[in-house]
Amino acid sequence: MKHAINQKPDYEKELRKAGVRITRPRRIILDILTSTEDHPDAMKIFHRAIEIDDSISLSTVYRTMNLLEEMGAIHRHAFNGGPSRFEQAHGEHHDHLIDVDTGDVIEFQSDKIEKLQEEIARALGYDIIHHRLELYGRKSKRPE
Amino acid sequence: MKHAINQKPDYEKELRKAGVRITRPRRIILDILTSTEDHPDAMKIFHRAIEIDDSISLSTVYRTMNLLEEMGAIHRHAFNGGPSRFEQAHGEHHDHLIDVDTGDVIEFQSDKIEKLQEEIARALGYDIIHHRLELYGRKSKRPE
DNA sequence: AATGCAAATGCGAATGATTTGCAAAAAGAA
DNA sequence: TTCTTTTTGCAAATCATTCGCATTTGCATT
Ligand SMILES: [Mn+2]
Ligand SMILES: [Mn+2]
Ligand SMILES: [Zn+2]
Ligand SMILES: [Zn+2]
Repeated sequence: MKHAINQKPDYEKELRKAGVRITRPRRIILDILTSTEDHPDAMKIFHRAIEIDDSISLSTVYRTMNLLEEMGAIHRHAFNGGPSRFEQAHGEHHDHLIDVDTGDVIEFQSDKIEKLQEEIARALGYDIIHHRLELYGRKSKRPE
Repeated sequence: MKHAINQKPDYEKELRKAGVRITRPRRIILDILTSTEDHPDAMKIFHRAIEIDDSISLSTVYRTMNLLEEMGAIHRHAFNGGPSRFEQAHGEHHDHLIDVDTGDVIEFQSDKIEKLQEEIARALGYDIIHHRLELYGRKSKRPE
């Protein structure tokens, strides 16, 4: 089990390839997404964006998140059933452990668990397209 | 890996124990929940309820789902980030495989994967309170 | 069975997150 | 620069869910 790492891909190229225009709002939103370690929701992205350009609208943030999600450039999460939260899709796949007390999100990756999921799906006659694994936990008292 | 089974618990007793009143809407909603195999959302529960008593309101469905969730009598899911869907909590714990083509929800249970989750959380210094594992897949062409 | 009171309900209005219609602005090809 | 198409900002709409409040109901007590 190892922690996930982040790398900075060339999103502008991806956008062009998808036949989509590179606009000022999109550039700003992509910068925010690539330069953060957390999992912000649309409102948080919006607030960070208007600090750079106060003419950006919340609608555009939502539209851009939908676009990037369809392109596969970002992932959408709904921890605790709250509003959608996003992160860039690049880097290795990982899952999340949410600290129920603090709200902290910890990323982890386990080949074992990924393989097990495949096995389970296959036993049921399915191929996995994607999956969602979220652990909700509390810091343990016991020694690690 | 085994499939989950359902049993019919005495909810009226649980309600009394929790100090809440047994009302007509609650009885009807509980009947719906205990007699279905699927994972209906509030609107679906509401429609099934008004067939039995057309004076039941959607608000009451929502309030009842919140009550039952707090009591631990039902579980709430948000497959695909859609509206909350519910199922009775009784029976063994299980996770879900969602057929991305048909929307079918298949239940499964794997001790291995549950154990692995515990291990992962423990390695990160956490105790799991609850978790969410959803596999999204498509029927495989390959022989099982 | 009738009474009293707190708890629950139905209704409609409010909320929060997200989407949409549309006219104006910007991107990019020519 | 001009032209065409996409994208944007804004406001209004939509969707799921919650809330306020007057009325009804459950149920413990006479
Ligand atoms: Mn992440
Ligand atoms: Mn289930
Ligand atoms: Zn995973
Ligand atoms: Zn599980």
